[in-house]
Amino acid sequence: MEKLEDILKNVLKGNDIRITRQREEILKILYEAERPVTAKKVYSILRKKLPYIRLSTIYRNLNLLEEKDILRKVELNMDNRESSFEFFRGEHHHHLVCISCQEIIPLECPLAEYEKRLQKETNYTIIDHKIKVYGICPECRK
Amino acid sequence: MEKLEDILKNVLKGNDIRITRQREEILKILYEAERPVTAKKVYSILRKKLPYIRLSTIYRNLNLLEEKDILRKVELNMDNRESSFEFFRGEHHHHLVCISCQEIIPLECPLAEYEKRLQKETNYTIIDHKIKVYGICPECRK
DNA sequence: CTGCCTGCAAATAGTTTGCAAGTTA
DNA sequence: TAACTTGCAAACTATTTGCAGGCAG
Repeated sequence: MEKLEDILKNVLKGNDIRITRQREEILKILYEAERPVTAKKVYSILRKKLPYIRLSTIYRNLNLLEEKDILRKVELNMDNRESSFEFFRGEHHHHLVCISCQEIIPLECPLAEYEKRLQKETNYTIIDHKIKVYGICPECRK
Repeated sequence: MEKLEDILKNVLKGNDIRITRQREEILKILYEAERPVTAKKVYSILRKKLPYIRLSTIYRNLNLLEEKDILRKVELNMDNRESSFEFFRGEHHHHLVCISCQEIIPLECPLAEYEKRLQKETNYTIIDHKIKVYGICPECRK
């Protein structure tokens, strides 16, 4: 019956990352969101608790956590300016994004077989792929 | 037996776009590339012919041509900062990018069926999707 | 107490915008 | 000649970086 705070502390410790208040809070926001979140969004949430925090701190930590494979970076906007980050729970997946309200639905990957075929056909060593699907959610369609 | 210049002029006229030297040259570069090209790349090529051209002119025209569905905008870098544009020849397709030399191979879309299924499962109205596959080309693997 | 981390300010990269002068139809 | 386009400079947005003081281990 561990507290979330302790679980996340252990995630940090287990990756040789020093524990700071900022890191704990950033990671917690990502963990609880269960969806990709932008740096700016993290900033706006966190500023209420830690008024002196800066965007640079957010970015430094999001990048650090991504390097350690604790987070994944994804680009979801149609006009790819802003990145989002999501807590990485170990499974390769993709996203369906509502272009009206930005709601995000995770999708299982439909390309496992395709990748193998592609590797044969092109003779490339396939490393990774990304899929983004855009649509309008039932709520916004009304 | 039409000249390329005339073909491209007609593309512009047909879309109610005024013909300027800059537009003709930009479109020609995109047409002849047969692969996505960045604004910066267009700029560096075109500066040799039109030394006074500015990046802003390139961007304005790439965006205009995209709005008219003459070009498609795609984001191919793993770290999505820079956009590329490609001449749109009418077929929906995707890209396999070599993460070492940036060579690009167009891919047929493998998701036609999947999209329909997804629409039923999620009740979203599916609008579009993007796939990028990353790999290492045979040449770079050596 | 040593090195990593943060706040802060400034830089960077890609892209966009306002404006006056030049060009197209 | 009216409307649109361009060169030019400056602005803008997301993100990164250098530095000095502060905090974690």
